[in-house]
Amino acid sequence: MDSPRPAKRGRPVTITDIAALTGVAPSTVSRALTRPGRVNPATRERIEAVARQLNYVPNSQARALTSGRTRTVAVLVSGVTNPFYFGIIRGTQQELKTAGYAHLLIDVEDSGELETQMLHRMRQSLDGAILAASRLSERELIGLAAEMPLVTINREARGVPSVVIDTPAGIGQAVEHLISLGHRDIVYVAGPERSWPSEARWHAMRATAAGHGLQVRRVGPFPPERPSGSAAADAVVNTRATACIAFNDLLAIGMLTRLRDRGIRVPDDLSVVGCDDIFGADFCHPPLTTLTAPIDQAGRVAVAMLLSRLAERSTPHPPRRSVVLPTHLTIRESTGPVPAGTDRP
Amino acid sequence: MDSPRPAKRGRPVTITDIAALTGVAPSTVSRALTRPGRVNPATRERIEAVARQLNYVPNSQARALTSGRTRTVAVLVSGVTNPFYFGIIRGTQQELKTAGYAHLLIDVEDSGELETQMLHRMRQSLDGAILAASRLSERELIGLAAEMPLVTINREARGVPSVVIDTPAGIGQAVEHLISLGHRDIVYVAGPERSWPSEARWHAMRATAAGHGLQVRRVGPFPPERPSGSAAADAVVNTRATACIAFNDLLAIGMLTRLRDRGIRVPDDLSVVGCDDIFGADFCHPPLTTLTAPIDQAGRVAVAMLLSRLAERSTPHPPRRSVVLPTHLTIRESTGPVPAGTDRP
DNA sequence: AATCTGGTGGCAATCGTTTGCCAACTTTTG
DNA sequence: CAAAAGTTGGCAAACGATTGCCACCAGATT
Repeated sequence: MDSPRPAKRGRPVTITDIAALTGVAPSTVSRALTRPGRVNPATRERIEAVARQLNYVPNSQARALTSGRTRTVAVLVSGVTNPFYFGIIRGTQQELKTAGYAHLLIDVEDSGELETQMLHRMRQSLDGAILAASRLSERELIGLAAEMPLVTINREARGVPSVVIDTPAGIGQAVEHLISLGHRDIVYVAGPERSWPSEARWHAMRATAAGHGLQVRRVGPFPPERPSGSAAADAVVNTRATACIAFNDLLAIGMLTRLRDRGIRVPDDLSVVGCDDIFGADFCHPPLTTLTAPIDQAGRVAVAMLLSRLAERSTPHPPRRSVVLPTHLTIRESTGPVPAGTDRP
Repeated sequence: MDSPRPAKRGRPVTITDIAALTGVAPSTVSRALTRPGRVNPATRERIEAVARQLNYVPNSQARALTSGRTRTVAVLVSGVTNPFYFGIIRGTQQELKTAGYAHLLIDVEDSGELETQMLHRMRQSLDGAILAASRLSERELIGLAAEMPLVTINREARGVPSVVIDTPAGIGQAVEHLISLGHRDIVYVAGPERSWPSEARWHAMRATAAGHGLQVRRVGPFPPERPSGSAAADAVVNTRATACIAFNDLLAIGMLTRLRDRGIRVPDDLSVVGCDDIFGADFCHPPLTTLTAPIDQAGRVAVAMLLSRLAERSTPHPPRRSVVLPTHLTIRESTGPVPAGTDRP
């Protein structure tokens, strides 16, 4: 028995090499490695020993070619710049790694076109995809879901499994928090025009306010980026409202900077509420009252749903269609009592 | 001529389908699509038309099987939690996307073992890898680089191409900035023990200080996370130094919180300098004086180097070995004059 | 003793693409 | 006009694994 090198250099080890060294057919090696129980335990033992010795790594391309499964999942985000997606990336990464899947990151830059194009291009290289913040229309989304296993995050479409963070419910709490502080004039700082979550938040806000006999106004839409916070801040100030709820923390933090520059004190002159509780929301100035969202968890759950869907491909009972994750209001220092002397309408 | 469906559903279109419809052999289709000039322009035209009509997407697994190239690059980061890596991820993502490469994200969680294991496992599925903040020993790194094309970020090893952000040079500026403010007692808040950049920063700091006839001290090591900032802050306060330079912004921001809780004013009682200028460094309280690093650019350059290396596989002249990216000191509000009445040693 | 059964292992086709080699044909060259 | 050179397209063998089908052999069943 000559000592086989660990094959550090040169052509990688294949099942044929193992077969030759073990004295069996390649097919047997394949079965020994992937279908335990299908071969004699003794033979399997030998094969596994040789495989270990040769430092064998199965070629996933070849595997994918016959099996059709790639053990790869794509995660689509719309802008790696947005810290919100850090959470998504982290959550999905964790869950995929422990399941032994590869994590393909795709930034679709807010473009629905890029989104479909990319997914279509990669269709055969993926076992499925997680769509965080899709800009696709319901129709497109459903069409895509028919082509490949999909799970969306913060986006609902008929028949497409989804994980949604229930920020709208939290918005209710936030509105009541502001009302309890005496605010009567609250404005919503809207996110991107075609954003599903932004609309959902607006509706929730209006509904809650209406329940208290209040009307709310709205400014925007604004791109959910920090620089837009300046414009947003100015717009809010212009409404003479005493409090606002921003589509997300990024926007809210941007507003904070601008308000400070303009000498408008938060929360003394204006209360600001954010959404998501991203990295930074707790150490900005003042620390932001916000709706804390379980972002990482959303990523993890989405992956779990996708993988269970893949596993139960043939199983009769279909996996859970949709999951809603709760949020909670985290009160920090950017909200306070309504300024004295404010007109009561 | 019957109208071929766009193959939305069912078996994906293959070159054989195209060949049948065009009346040529599959090999010709392959050549028409990948080796322009190798087939008659007229034939190619027809083939391309049919391919377009059928919405053909080449199967990358099959392609990889023969060609050996996967058009996939892995990006290894050590902790998606750290905003520093957001920049790396963003930069690499951009550059890879425009080059038509897939971006495989791997979080190795500060574990050198996971790092080698993952890379070895995926070796055959990757054209190369970007190692951001490798925890590997020089020996391991060189060994790995022999197995596959590699580019490191902020890590140097003999013969391994790298992109390093020249924070050490910036440290020199930072030290001089502090000295010019009257500080004589400056302490370094060290990052993880085996971190290459942390050591480099410490050396630079010591060297510059020595050039001014000053000695510097050091506390730590600390994990580069926000919570560790508390311990770091306490340690620094305990040294009675008037200024400190932290391994990175995350740590510095964590310190800021703790210092505030303890009633120690920044910069009145203590000046704090960070490194990297991550998201949040400009809106924390007080805004952080820090060494602004071109993080995104580092990611982009690393990818560019890797890809050029791949392209020039056979070309005689080897690509640039290594790139150093400059940093600059961004002065905000966390540094100020030395407190009055400080003992001059 | 003849048949059945279950456990093992091999053969060969297959997945979709690339590519070396050759044949047929056209064009250029001497 | 023949030979050489250049184009163009097809055949078939890879690439590395999976899998349906069959053969063989032992032990159990009748």
